[in-house]
Amino acid sequence: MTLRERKRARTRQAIADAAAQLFAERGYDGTTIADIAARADIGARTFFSYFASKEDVLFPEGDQRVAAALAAIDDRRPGERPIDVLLRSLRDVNADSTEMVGPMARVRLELMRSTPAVRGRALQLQLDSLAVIADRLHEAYADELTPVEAAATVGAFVGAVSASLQMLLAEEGALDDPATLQRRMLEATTRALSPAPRP
Amino acid sequence: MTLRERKRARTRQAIADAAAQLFAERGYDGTTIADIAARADIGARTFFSYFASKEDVLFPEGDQRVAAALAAIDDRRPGERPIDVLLRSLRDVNADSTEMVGPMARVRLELMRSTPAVRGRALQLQLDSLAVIADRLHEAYADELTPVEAAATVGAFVGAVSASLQMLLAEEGALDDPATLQRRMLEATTRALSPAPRP
DNA sequence: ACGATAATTGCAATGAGTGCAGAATTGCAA
DNA sequence: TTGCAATTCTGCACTCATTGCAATTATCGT
Repeated sequence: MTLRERKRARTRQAIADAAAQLFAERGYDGTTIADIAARADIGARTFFSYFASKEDVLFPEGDQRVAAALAAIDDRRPGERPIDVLLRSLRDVNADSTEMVGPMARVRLELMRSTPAVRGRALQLQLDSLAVIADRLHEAYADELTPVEAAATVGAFVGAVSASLQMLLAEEGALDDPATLQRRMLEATTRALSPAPRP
Repeated sequence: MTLRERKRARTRQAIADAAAQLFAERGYDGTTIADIAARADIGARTFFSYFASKEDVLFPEGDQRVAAALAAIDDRRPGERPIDVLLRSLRDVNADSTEMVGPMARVRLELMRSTPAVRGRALQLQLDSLAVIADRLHEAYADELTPVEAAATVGAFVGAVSASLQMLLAEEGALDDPATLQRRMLEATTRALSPAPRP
């Protein structure tokens, strides 16, 4: 890795850290790009050569759940239903998750609850991920699922995950016990997607 | 209805119409609030006493699918599973839908595809609707579903609907045949949410 | 017709985001 | 090491959404 790349990565991290601190201190709306740039010790204009928007600074890394879903699809077992593959990926990622740990993640979850702009951006990213996963699912189950059905399946999965997460996060102090949070999310999601058969 | 109210409704409609025209002509980003206000013949400042933001002008009416879902929950039959209640609401609303008709709706769907800001806002509204429906579903099935499970169920439903819709809308000329579009969406959604039982 | 209430509007200000041009840095080859 | 090319950084000026404020105007209820 060249000096240029190292430096760039360091600056990117510095901006993300500065933003996380400031958002925690003064809230999202109470923090300006100028504030972030000042604390990261860069020109305000430079911020936009690292992140396209103020919301984006909250999502500096790709979503590891996407990677987990893709991996789960590739590792599918014979006869395993599409929806079960996706549910398995959720168990896998929960096992060693850093998704909800770290100061940035904490602030992000809090802001998703409180700030519409952040929630909107998160949903947007989610939708983009969804398309990627649906593509892969359709390839894997080309005989059984049309592209639209693959999208619907992934949509159901992602929708169930985020809706239950939303609900759980609305509870006060939910962030204090990430393990329980994830377990409850997994249970609700599984149950919603594997309903009891019709009587 | 008083003169005041009538006038207000008329102005609101004028703004929405002006916006729909302009968005169609020049695109979303190419249209400013000032443009809209000018065509609707109001002061630019006044726009914001009718709509909170530029995105909101695209969603002037409430989502009738929400109403349909609530009605379906209230009309549930004994033994009907929660997910089937929601699927039934989809069939009901498709029967007499005006959701995808009219110039505004057409423009809205096109902009949802092309403009991130609009898509984000649509998702945001969807999430809000989701909470309302989940509440009602939990009340109706208080014995069987926890609030989190109700949210997960509705999330799966809404996610499947919008993901399949997204995929269908990506096809060129999809908007030319709303009836087929809705039928295909219903089929994919139903299949995603009622998977074949495990072998 | 008259004071109370609500709506409209212009003005000024804040803050996000963008294009541009010049200065500073880094990479690479002679 | 030196010098040129590619890449980054930064300030400046500009557009636009959005908001607070205060003056003005329209509508309401009596």
